[in-house]
Amino acid sequence: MQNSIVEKLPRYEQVRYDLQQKLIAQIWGSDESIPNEQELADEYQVSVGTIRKAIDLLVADGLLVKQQGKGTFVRYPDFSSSLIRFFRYRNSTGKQIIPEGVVHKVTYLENGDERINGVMHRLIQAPLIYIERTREIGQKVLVSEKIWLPKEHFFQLLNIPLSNFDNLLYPMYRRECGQLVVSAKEQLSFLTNYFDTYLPLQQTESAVKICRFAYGINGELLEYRESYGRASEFFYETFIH
Amino acid sequence: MQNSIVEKLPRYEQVRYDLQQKLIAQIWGSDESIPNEQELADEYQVSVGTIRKAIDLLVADGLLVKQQGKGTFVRYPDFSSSLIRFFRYRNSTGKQIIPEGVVHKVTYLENGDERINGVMHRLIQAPLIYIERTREIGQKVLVSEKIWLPKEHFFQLLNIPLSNFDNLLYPMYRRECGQLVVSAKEQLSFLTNYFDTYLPLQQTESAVKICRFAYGINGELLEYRESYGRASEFFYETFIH
DNA sequence: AAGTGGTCTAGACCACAAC
DNA sequence: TTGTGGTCTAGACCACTTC
Repeated sequence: MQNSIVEKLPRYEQVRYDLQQKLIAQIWGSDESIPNEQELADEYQVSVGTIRKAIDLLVADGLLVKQQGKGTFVRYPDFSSSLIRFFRYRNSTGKQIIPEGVVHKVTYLENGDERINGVMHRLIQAPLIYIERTREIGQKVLVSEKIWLPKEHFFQLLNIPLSNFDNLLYPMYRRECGQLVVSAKEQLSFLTNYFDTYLPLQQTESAVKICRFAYGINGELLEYRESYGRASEFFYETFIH
Repeated sequence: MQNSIVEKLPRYEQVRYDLQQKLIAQIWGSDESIPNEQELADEYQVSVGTIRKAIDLLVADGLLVKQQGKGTFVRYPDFSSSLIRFFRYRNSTGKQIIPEGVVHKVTYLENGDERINGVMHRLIQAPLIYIERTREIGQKVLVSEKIWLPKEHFFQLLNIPLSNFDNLLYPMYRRECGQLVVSAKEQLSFLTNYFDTYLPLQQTESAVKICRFAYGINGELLEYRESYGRASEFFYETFIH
């Protein structure tokens, strides 16, 4: 709270910021209730209304959920609206299947990558970690992913054996590296003549390319990811407003 | 306010609903200031805080904007995030060009259309208005659109000559039919072998199909629209969270 | 100086959940 | 019954805009 950065901000923004820091530091576990509004009001020496406003902001951010009569709970974002979840796959009974994430390669690019550091707005030679990953159903590759991470935030991943990588990466980022992804930008385009080691396409087959920029709680870019899949298998739904 | 539908709702929801109705009825013009918070509090016989909460909801909905020191203003949604605005077209200098909407046909389907009434969850034979429209740059067709509207809400359009249709349809819906579109759902998929009278594609060319369901302020379905464009010209960007 | 929205308080009472 | 968040009030003072 005594941070000079936040000194001129409204009290509810200061409270919000402090609660946010505690959420990153995992003071409270997932799906665990945080202190009630009166306790927080006493702790921060503000009125309950001010606490409510701070909490409402974090709820709007998807970091907290409120349940009347029970309490306010931690809820880390799940990216359920991510485009890459929209590749349609169903089993023989018509049910949607959730693909398995498989990490094939994790390497350290000491001198970075010019193109990638460019799109990430970093210094050309800034070191990167590079990951190749697929999403599969059975043995069939649904999506091929190339992932680049700033080495300074994710060096811990280099010591983890491939077989120990989780199905989902974002919870791993948080657990192993203390990096919490809370928002992202995704760009979708359509490619012809795409070749990928992991994703065999017919000569005439088209691909969907999704570029994702994933951001941390303070808006810093944590990850750049390119995902490729079959255009014919893609179906995307979005809500405007 | 004395509407039975809203009797059990919180005061701020009742106020919100009433203000919403006034916005639809165009009590205040676009970009005109609505009464200040104290005046509204007096009018509705609630405290200023309750008025603020109602207004904040309408701001979150994109129907109002607040400006400190000036007032609160009407701001009808503009659908700037619509997928179909993401067909990439640039002129020779690299600037993005805004396509022109051209209405080619407006017809009355007295007995509806089985497939369309199905996806719109209406009775199979419910009457529809059908519109064919393109979005063009110069003489080049960028997007071909098929639009279906419930006849009961849009019959006024049948009396308007094609040449009098505006570049944008939603402001027309509001002006001519009193129907305000505030939200939408869009579904994107890729097609091969698509044929369209207005959009000539090469034999091997792929198309993007966007199905839009547009909703009114009370959540009722006002429009179903299918838009088709060239896959190679499509670029979509979205923000998650 | 006057008017607007922005922040903040210190309470009251209600509705829901758990024991 | 107790504790939680949900609603609502009636003010105070601040910050920005306009005149």
